[in-house]
Amino acid sequence: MLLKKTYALIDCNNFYVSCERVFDPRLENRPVIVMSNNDGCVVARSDEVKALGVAMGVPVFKIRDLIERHRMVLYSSNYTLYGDMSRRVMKTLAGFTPDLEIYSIDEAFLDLSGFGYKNLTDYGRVIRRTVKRWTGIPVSVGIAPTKTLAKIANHLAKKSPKADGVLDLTDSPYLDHALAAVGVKNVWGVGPAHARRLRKIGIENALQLRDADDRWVQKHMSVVGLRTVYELRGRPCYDLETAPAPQKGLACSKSFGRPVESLADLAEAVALYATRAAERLRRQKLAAGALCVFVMTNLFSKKDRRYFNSHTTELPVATSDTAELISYALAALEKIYRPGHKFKKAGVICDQLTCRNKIQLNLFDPVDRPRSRRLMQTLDAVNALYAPDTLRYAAAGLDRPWKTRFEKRSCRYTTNWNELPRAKISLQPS
DNA sequence: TCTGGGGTCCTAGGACCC
DNA sequence: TCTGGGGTCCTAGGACCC
Repeated sequence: MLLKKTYALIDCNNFYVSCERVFDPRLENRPVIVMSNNDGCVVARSDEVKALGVAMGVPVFKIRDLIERHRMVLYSSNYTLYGDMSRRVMKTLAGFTPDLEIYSIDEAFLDLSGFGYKNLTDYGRVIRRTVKRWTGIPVSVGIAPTKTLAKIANHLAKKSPKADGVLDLTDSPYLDHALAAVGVKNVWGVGPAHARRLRKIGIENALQLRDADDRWVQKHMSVVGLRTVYELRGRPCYDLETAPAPQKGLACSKSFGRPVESLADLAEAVALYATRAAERLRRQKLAAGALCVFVMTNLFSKKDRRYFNSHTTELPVATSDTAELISYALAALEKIYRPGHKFKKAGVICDQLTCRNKIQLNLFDPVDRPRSRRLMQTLDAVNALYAPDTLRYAAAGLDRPWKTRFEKRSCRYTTNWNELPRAKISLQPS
């Protein structure tokens, strides 16, 4: 007899907005938006903004009127801050159980199987209260016998005022009722394409999906869809992944602040992205066996000609050396560059990642590997000691007129001594 | 004027081999 | 007249996640 499983999903509410609010309490109860890179899209919304009908991912320029009318507060994304706040939240959660899976920047699964708690809802409340007190971030807690059901419990915990942020669906007499209240597109694993297809055959909510025909699901949604259905029935298909699987690819790409036409500007951008990719490879002790470079024009533009192209280079020896990756990247760029286009985005993708210590050497390798490694270690050490980019390759440019916009970024309150928050205290007689 | 970035997995179909 | 069958590997594309 298998022991019954119990999973909790802890999800930070409006995470990026909540991070901004921790350091500026005046934002409480006000409509707040955090924008994507380049200040392009809406990626986080406060409840006030959601109530006004602003959807996730809409372009900011399309809701300018709404923003002004409701005096919404806008922020550029500040990933340094969000990353550090995430670490604090996860560290707090780790205090509750060693069986923790950090699922994303703002979500974690906890395995509560066999904890023997009589009242899991109370335990959820303790978690919620502790995270709020220690980090300032509000979270919701969903508890259930599978991860997919825990996701649903969490979704409802956020929406229902009665739940007050915590919902336990294990052995719940209201389970069917709860599933019927969740639209099929809100089920974990069902995206827009499958939701459309399901709706066509009359499946609108999670309850109907749970009771769907297995063969139909397998045929149209593959085994992945079938697992989702099993999980809705309470049969776990996904266990906690406490040790993350080794990464397979690593991408570095960004839209430009303004269109780029010359090969010289494009080359600077590609060299910079190759630099960033190399830094991330080294930080994770990885090396890339292949390198792909792509460029593209604005795919939304109706008046300009569209162009997309990419080129992949198989590297003779897997590497994380910045200079080497830059030189391959620039050679690839020359192959795919076409003059006369307004480029909007470029990127570098590293593939066939291997652990740095398991690199297959090549007899005819022209590079002095030990020397390259020492050089990169020195470069990283200098940049860590002083500031990022203190030492850098000239190919990546200095002015970078094409660089991504971040016009409304808040301070890096928790990771930079020069940007610590200031508090003013006035003592008044009581 | 203005539309993000970084990942994973599965499947079908072609290439290739014997 | 009549032109195999079955296995493996790789890749592109499509779906999903945050």
